[in-house]
Amino acid sequence: MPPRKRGQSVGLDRSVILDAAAEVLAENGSSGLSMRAIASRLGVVPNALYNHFHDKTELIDALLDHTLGQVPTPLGGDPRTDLVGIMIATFDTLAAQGALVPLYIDRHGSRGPNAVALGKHMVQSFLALGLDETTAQRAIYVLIVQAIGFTAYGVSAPNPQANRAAFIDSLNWTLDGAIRSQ
Amino acid sequence: MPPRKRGQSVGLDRSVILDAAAEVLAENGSSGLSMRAIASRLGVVPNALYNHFHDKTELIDALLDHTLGQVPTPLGGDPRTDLVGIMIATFDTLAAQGALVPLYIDRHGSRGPNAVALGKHMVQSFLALGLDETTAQRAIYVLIVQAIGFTAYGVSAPNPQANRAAFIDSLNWTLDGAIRSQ
DNA sequence: ACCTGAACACCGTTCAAGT
DNA sequence: ACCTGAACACCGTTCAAGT
Repeated sequence: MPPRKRGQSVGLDRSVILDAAAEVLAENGSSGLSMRAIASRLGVVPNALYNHFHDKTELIDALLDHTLGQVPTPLGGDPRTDLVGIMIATFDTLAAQGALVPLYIDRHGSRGPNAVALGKHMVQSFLALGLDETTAQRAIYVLIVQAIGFTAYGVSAPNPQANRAAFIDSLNWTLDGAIRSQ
Repeated sequence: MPPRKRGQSVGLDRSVILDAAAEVLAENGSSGLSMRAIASRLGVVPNALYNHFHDKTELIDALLDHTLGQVPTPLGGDPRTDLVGIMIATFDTLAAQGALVPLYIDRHGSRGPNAVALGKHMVQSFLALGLDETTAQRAIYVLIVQAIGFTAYGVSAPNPQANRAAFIDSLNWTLDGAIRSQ
């Protein structure tokens, strides 16, 4: 295909760029996720991306939150079952993105709207379980760090199955502890 | 100072390089920790480092294990107190290295001798607590991922104190859960 | 507003010397 | 064995155009 002329619009937007980034990440891993590789996959010059993201960190943050948007939130069953369901779904969704989480951690990621929404859902479940607000916030923080920690560590884990099983143990122990602490 | 002549020995070794790396990391953060910056601090050309480390990943792994070597291991008090002490000391030691852990995670770090030694100490404590070997291994894995997860997350946490407190909650809940599961 | 061209200031790593 | 010189193939990001 012939190179575009200057100024010719190409229909780039955040969503298209994020999809391309996910593909590059899946194919080439975190070290291969460069702005240049994403641009190249879109048939575009690297600096074109900067019209849609301020820098690479913002792109990675957006990609993580975009991923979090795919986590299904169970609606209103038993609160504890809901919490377990949300956390396992979060783990599996992040784990499917491979090296994204380590990259996110290294780039000082901030939480996006989907992360916030997930957090709100969890507060409700904890309140229904009888926790006060501050204890609920603490428990949620612990659960989030664990989910991120296990997915990040799982990328290089020799046995992904064992890593997932360890996460589920950790999850249940945390729920028991948080509930018992009230 | 005048530049060295070719072949002139300069007394570089792994330990000296690791110290320089820690300084660069402390001053410039993870994005500033380049092979070139480490070499520059040592007054040496970048490729000189490759006589002592195969690549940057190996250097980072060595730096993490070197850091782990500074964790004091309490000798033979109450097993649970020992475990809590080891984990908190590990957290504090890693947290003092700032952005090292996120970098370690992103680079697919492998465990070094000091990590292994710490693990062995923990197995003894768990066995003394009445756990069988496989449950002990699982619990240790969970504790390690948590320590790494909280330190990595803590680098960018808005409130480091709260992050540390959350880690200690997580630690106690995990110990309760692991012991109770037997 | 959104893209290209061109450049700047970096990277990690390799390889052929030199001593 | 351990270092330098020089190079290769990359990076993220900026800035001045063009439309």
